[in-house]
Amino acid sequence: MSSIQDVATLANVSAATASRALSRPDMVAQTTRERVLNAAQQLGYQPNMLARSLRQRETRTIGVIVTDILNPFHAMLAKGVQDAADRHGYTAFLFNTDEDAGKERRALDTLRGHLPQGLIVVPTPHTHENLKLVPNLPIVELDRVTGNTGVTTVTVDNIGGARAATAHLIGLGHTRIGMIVGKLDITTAVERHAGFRQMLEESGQTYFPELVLPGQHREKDGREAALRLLSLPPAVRPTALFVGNNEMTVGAVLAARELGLKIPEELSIVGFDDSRWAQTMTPPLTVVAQPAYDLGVLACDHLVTQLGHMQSGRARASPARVQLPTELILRQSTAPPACVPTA
Amino acid sequence: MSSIQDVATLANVSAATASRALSRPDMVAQTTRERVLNAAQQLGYQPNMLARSLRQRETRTIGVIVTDILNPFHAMLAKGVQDAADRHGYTAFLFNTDEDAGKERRALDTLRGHLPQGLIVVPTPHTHENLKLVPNLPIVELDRVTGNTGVTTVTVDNIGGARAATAHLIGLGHTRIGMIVGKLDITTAVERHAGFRQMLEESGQTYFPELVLPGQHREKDGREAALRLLSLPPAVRPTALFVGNNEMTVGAVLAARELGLKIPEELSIVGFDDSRWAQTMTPPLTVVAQPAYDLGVLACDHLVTQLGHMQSGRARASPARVQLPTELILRQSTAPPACVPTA
DNA sequence: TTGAAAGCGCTAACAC
DNA sequence: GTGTTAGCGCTTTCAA
Repeated sequence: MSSIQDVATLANVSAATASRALSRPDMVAQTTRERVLNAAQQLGYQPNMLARSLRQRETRTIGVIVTDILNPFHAMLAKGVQDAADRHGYTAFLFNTDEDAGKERRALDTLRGHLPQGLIVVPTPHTHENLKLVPNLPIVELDRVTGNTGVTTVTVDNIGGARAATAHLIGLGHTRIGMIVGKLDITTAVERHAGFRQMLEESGQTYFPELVLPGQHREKDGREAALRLLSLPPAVRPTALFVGNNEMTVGAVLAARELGLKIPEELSIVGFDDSRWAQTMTPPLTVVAQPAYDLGVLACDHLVTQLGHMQSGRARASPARVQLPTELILRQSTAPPACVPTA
Repeated sequence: MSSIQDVATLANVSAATASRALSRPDMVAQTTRERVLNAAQQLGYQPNMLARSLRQRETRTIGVIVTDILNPFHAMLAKGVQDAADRHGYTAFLFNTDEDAGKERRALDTLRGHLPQGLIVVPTPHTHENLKLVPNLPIVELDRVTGNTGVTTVTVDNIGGARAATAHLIGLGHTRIGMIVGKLDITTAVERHAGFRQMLEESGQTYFPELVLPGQHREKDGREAALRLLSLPPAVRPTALFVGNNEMTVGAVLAARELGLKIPEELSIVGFDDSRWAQTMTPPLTVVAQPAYDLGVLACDHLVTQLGHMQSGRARASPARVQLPTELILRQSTAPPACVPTA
């Protein structure tokens, strides 16, 4: 690995001049610049970021913490962030926590040692506490929200999405609609539940608490919850299910299959978050789709903007609250209930 | 951010001693050590990796380059690598290239600036060339292979997997078996194709070149290829399809649906690489499953071992050729052909 | 067992 | 326009 000193020597200039020629071309004479550039090229010179960052006290690096990289939604978030970071000349360090407080803490510590200039995080219930490990770090919360004030958040309109899904089911004539909701310590779950309930009540429908079951976001939780709901006596069994995330939706569909319930004839299902899986299963699922890639991009754009403000010494911009709309995609997993109850 | 100097001052020792107390506890008096540890804790001291790496000329960092983080197979590889790296005390930098030579080059340049000690890469056809950007970097090739000698490779037994899939179809009585293969500039595609052909010929079956169509690994390529194969006149149309990767398998299934072909009654399909999607679609797909997570872990383990050898000055270990078995998972997308041709 | 000093590669301040 | 010098935070000689 050749250093800038090597380049300088080869170009017959001092290291300082070589440095300038490479990073501030206009501070250097035309001919000198050319000689340095040549030398650099010839040696395949690549600046040592460790040294540069150490000196400049800025790494042009951001951290990204996601809770489940195997979930296509999160993979898409991460990709959006990384693409955007790249465009802005930043490098993104990606960490995965599996929703685990300890892993998150370790990720933050590792990150801290590398002096990222900002952090984009999909928060868990522990994040609020864990973030004390990285004081003064500009943060953008992505997809979910901790309640931290002074932090930019980039989320989706979960309430609106849930309302749309619920309205759709109501419009089809369902009166006993169940919901499988995530753990209520996560804001997306809370909001989706709220939207569901709101829409039921605004439409003059009854909200049946016993038809709302929480899960831990995993497929098996979705399956178990669905199994319980769908095993209720026919008179009270829900004829439609709104499921709060993509993983649990898989489980709910599997449960319906196990019980031999035909979708959508005997059971309508709406999932939250679209996926390849939702599109290609039989029948294709009606879902509330989220612009995952754009969420990632926006989170990064906002973070970078904020970093720019800080650097140029301007007052810290007030934290943004970005919210993107969802889209209800009608496919074939929803239909009017088999036997419409007498009105 | 407090520095080691702050810790030292607080503990009434020199920076050197503080450093030793933290990284070489046994070189320091018991009581001194305790004072330093206390001070560090009190200040929430976290060593600055940039400075440390610069000084030690070793970053305890590895690069990971994957071609499509949105592909669950690659996400799983990445996760395996990251988990293993973490266990070994290394930090993994993940990059995504979308199979694009330019992105790969940029990723390598960025990586180089951060001085990783090794690289795990899922190679593309350009990788061989691009790797010249990082001379002397220990490399492990993952999933695919460039033909670089002197490089450790961690792959799956693609030939064996393809043979098993083909044997299964032959065993069911299929005599016109088509294959949708990836671009033949990628070793996995070449090997899967070879296994397919081998098994046909060993079984005394005819290998029909016109039933083998290449694709670019994407869903739409799979769909188009399948559309062409399945639109052949009934007499020559394949009754079974072996598809070379997971994305293209999705496309093939969609094509069959578009043409109204029932799976498995009118068309058997075997995919390469399992996925959630393959498990939950109707019918669930018979696939050649790959131990993606383990591949990632092994790649990292081997890389780290190699790094250890280098550091301890031992002769560089000869490059390993790790190959993991695949597993044919029988589900419901394969069945005997509708009308068995007279033998 | 500890401290002083040097230096990893780079760039910014300050000469000239 | 260019060179000299200093120093980012850390670890590692080398002395004491």
